[in-house]
Amino acid sequence: MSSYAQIYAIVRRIPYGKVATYGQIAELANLAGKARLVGYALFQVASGSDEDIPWQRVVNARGKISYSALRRGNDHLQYTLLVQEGIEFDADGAINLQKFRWHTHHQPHSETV
DNA sequence: AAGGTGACCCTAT
DNA sequence: CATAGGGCCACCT
Repeated sequence: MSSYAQIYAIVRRIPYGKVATYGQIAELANLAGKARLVGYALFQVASGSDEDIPWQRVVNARGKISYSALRRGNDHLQYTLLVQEGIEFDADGAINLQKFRWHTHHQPHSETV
């Protein structure tokens, strides 16, 4: 099974109204420390896919959407979709991860929650 | 084959 | 808060 398939499988588990970080997805997919791969995998999904993957629910470790010209507007679409799910952004455009982060039962590292 | 790039992340300044 | 540097690895010249 490719790493990407594993990544997609994890992302599909993120529940409506919750978000996860790239690093978190990487850990759950047995790719700890390789968060860039998650971003790369999701880039391919958003840019032409029929797969049913809630890619919008993945943000960076600071709780922000990763904007990039390469995304051609998908980054702004991500913001819109998240707001529609009831996720709130503060004045700096950041999500309160303590409140909206997706928690799983088998995370290797416990974090200050 | 080798170097640059990027939906990342962490620590230090 | 912003910037910089190091680490990560698949993809594209």
